[in-house]
Amino acid sequence: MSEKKKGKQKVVKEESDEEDDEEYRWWEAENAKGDGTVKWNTLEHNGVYFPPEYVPHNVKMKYDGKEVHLEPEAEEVATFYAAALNTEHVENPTFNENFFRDFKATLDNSDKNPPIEDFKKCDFTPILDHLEREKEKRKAMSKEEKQKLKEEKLQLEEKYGYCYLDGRKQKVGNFRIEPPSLFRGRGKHPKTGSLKLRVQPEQVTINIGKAAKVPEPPAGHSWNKVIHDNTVTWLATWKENVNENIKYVFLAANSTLKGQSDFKKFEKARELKDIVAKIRHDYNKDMTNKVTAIRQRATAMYFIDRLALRAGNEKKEGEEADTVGCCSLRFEHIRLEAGNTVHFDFLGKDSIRYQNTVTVDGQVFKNLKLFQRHKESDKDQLFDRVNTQELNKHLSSYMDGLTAKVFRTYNASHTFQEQLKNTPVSGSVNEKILAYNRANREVAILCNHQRTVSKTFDNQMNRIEDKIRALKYQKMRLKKTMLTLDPKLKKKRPELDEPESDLGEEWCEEYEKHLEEKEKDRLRKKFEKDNEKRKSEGKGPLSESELNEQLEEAEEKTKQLSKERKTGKMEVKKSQTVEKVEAQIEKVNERIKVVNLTKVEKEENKTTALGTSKINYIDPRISAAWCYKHDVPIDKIFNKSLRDKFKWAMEVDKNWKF
DNA sequence: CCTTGCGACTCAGAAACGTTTCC
DNA sequence: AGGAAACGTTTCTGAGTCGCAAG
Repeated sequence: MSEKKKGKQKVVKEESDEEDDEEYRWWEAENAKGDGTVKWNTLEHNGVYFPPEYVPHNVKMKYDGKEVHLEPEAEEVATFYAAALNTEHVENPTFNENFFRDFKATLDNSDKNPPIEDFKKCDFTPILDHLEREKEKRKAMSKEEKQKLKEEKLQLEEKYGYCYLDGRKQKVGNFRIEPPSLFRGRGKHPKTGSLKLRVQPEQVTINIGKAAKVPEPPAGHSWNKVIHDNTVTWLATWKENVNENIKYVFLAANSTLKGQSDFKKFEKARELKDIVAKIRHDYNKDMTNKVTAIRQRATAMYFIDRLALRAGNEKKEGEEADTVGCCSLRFEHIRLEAGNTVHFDFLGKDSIRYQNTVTVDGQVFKNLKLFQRHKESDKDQLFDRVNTQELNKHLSSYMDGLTAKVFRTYNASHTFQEQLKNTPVSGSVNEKILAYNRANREVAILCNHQRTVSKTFDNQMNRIEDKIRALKYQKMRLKKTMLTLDPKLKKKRPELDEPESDLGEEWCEEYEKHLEEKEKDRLRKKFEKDNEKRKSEGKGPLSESELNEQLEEAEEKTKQLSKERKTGKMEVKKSQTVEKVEAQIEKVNERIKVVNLTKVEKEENKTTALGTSKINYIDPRISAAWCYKHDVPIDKIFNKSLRDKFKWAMEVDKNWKF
């Protein structure tokens, strides 16, 4: 529990904004995976940042129609609730009950106010109005004011955002102590709406190198403890009051420490690759074991391996949302159907619904039926003789450090690498990226990474479709132009005479009208602007009739478009030739293709979140090798922070295999 | 020995924020 | 040209996993 070595420690240096000194290439060092216990030898940092004290606004809420005065402590809590008024939380009785219980506890009973006892009589809208006005004010701030705020933020990051670990500068992840708020659990969390209290320095433990200068707690305060434990990676910790969970300040994702454990994680998954066949063979054999516990374990392992389910630890009933993983599945979560079909329907991590219909091996199906025979209630555990500790203990007999979650990593990366084989070798960069994202999506679906559909999804989709139709409209006109230029083509190239799909008469008319309106708008604006200019030059305004003439022209143009569309006889400019128009069509075709690709991707991404698998499950070396092999710039698939996080993975050969 | 709770870490989606694109 | 919508990135913090020690 102490530092092995007392390295010389530098005083935390002034930031030199210049290029950082030599990048430390830990992955080239002797002991790239680290030895597992000692995480650092020296550690310097500036502690944590506490949110500013509450500043009362003195806007009064109403109780039973009358304004009430609240002491700052209560006002703050009322304000948290007011800020939630436009969210669905306030529709949730649990949220309201928990809030109201904690809110009442902050009220000063000696007050001259009437006692606040009935939640229904509370009216927080005056505070919400105030919050909205404040928001407006912030939006309307001058450039200078905004700049000032930005600089203050930067200064904070400068001070707390970095530490020195073994003398090397590293980014700190969450140096801000979490501000007080109303706890918002995911799903049906029994404690949602409870007051998460302000964290005091007296609750915070600092972990720092022995030789380093201990950061000052805020004036008038002291730290809970200062320790020097180099077997852990955190810089500070405290206990949160709602669930009594421990919170930590860790380093950022691009730090060497996190990079090393990422590397280790993927190497572990690659190790599994070599023995997965044996493990599969074994659990298939165990499917028919006489001992129920072993049969159950084999069946559970089948799910973990084939469906990438999470282990499924036990949860505290009544204190957390009711969610499950593999080992905690209950009979109510599966439905068996003839043909070895299993329907899964349960809430997983973050209360994300897992719905899947799978055709399983015959013996798996038989086992499930067998387990079912002994059930007394749907609420009973499917695998009542299996738990995660035991399952993981079994797994670790195959390989040091093998646990259920390694299967998720292994299967994700393996699936990804397999899916990438569908990359079109001679396709454009865009098409290759589409294939990459498709592979990514397969992994996200496997891991059930979901996101809520954006409110404007349908809107966005319609706009893309209109964009495609507009292009098709252009193409339709170009094709007609070709035929007008050379009527003989009608026979030679019958496709030129075919109507564009998805382009109804009605839509065309509307579109032509839309073009007309746009043009008219443009003309009116130009007219106004010209007049202003003339005025400033001391000239008289242009006559209205001039504008009206132009507007009429626009109307004429619409009629012309409509006529041309119906007769197929186009007015052709002298300079146009069949070849030129042909080239134009080609260009439009290209654009249609591109827009169609974005449409397809958007649709496929509607409820699937690609980020989590990209960040946590897919070995970045697969992506890097793919980029090199297919000549795709790496920044097309990894943004700045991902490139930074995955520095260690960027130097693989194009033939590297997971 | 098994069970339970704690501690430390990874993984998770939403919200906030900043930038680009579109009209 | 300028404001809104869309899009991409970052931040936030809750929710898991899993090892370990204590009972």
